[in-house]
Amino acid sequence: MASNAPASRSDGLHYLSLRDAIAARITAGDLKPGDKLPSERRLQEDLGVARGTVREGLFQLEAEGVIYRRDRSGWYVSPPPVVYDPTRWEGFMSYVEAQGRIPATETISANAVAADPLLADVFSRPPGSPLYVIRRRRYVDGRAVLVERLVVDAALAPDLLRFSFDQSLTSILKTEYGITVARNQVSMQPCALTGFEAEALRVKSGLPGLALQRRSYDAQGRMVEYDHEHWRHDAVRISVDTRVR
Amino acid sequence: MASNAPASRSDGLHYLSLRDAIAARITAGDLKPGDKLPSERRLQEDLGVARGTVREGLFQLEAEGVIYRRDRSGWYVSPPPVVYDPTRWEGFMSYVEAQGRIPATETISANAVAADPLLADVFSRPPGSPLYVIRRRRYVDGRAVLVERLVVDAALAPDLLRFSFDQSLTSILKTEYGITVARNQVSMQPCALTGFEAEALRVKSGLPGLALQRRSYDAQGRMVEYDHEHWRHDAVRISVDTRVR
DNA sequence: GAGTGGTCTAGACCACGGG
DNA sequence: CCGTGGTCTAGACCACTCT
Repeated sequence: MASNAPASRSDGLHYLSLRDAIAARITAGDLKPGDKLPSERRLQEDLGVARGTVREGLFQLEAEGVIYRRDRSGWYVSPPPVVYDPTRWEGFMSYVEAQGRIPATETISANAVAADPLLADVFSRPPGSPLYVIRRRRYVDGRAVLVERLVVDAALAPDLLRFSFDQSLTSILKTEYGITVARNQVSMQPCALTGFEAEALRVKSGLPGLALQRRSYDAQGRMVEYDHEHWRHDAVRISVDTRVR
Repeated sequence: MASNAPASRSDGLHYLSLRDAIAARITAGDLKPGDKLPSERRLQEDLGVARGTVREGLFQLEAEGVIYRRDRSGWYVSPPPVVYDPTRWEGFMSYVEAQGRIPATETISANAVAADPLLADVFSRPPGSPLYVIRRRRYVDGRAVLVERLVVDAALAPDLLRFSFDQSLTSILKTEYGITVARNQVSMQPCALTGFEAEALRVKSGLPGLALQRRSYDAQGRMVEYDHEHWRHDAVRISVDTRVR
């Protein structure tokens, strides 16, 4: 029994022992962000437990954001999260860069659409009003961390689609249209990444994530951007600093 | 076969079929918040799959916040989350009540301590300064949804421990000490509930959660409260409304 | 004491990634 | 192609809850 009891405790729970053992190797610096873990079958042999038990321990670490998987490639140590302040309007590109990380953006699609009743209500426009819908995938250090769907009022930013959205939309709106944001309404909720989002982020459906919705208004109270973001749960930390109302 | 079709049928993946079947029963209103699901062995028989496969499907729904488990009792349909605006300083009790839910608070411990170097730094006091540390568990409709550790500067709220913390600390600080909060610094991150938090919330270690840290300052910029909260991930939705700086 | 979920075993085949 | 994780089976015993 418990032949070479690894590290932390007389748990008796094998999957938690595995969890602790790997967590210890990471905090000790033996395994660094980006490093690949031994394969499940390798760990199974080393520890003398069933593969299901190994996976149970790995799932724990995944839920903690300590490791992540690349489908059918292996398990890797997670890099640290980026800090995101949704009350600021500096875009993704600048705050990721400011944290010493390498941001990248990829446009999945960009279309002109007519407002459906829901979007019409959000934008306080009649149904059928012209809007732009942009879908993007964004990366930190080469890892896809979020997918977003942006909606912009075509009346405020006519002919927006002639620009490339692989850079900052923030600066396009500012320099090309003179639009700045005065107010943000942000809400967020832990979620599971499924369907389109899971596929776009190349994660297994059901992985925990963070769903974030942002409405940005200019000084006149006009809706500028309506944004839905789905983040990998291990890639972001939210920070907000505010005056109390 | 790209699979963002939510159709429960042709998946081939048994655990996703189970997921879809139960999700459908919930959205149809066949199963309502608080209802208990059939036992795992019952589902196993009904669907003719192995128990591990049943559990896989249940874990998906759990990650989505759709269902939750009570240890060794069964699986239940999750109630809707409460909305939390960390920029407001109305306490837990009032905003939960305002949403038509029943809040409750239970004090786990309340102690006077001397500031360790870390807390001394946070409070800008010399190490050893007197502080109060309060641990509480909070409920919505009878379900434990968060545990918190509050730290208050004893110099601002002398003799605080004579009060009961099973009600609102907010109102104690306001009515008894004339303290109001002018600024909040909040940060939050998806996490796994483990150890003390998992035990206090009576969830299995490793369940996803939301870790939230709040620093509250009064108009003079003095630290009033330093708070760490650990929420069940399915119990809360964060909403923030701010002017852009 | 009966029923529930929690843990674990020892296999198996499949689908996809990457050399 | 081989190695990887992804899915699945069919059992087992334990720890706890509930009544």
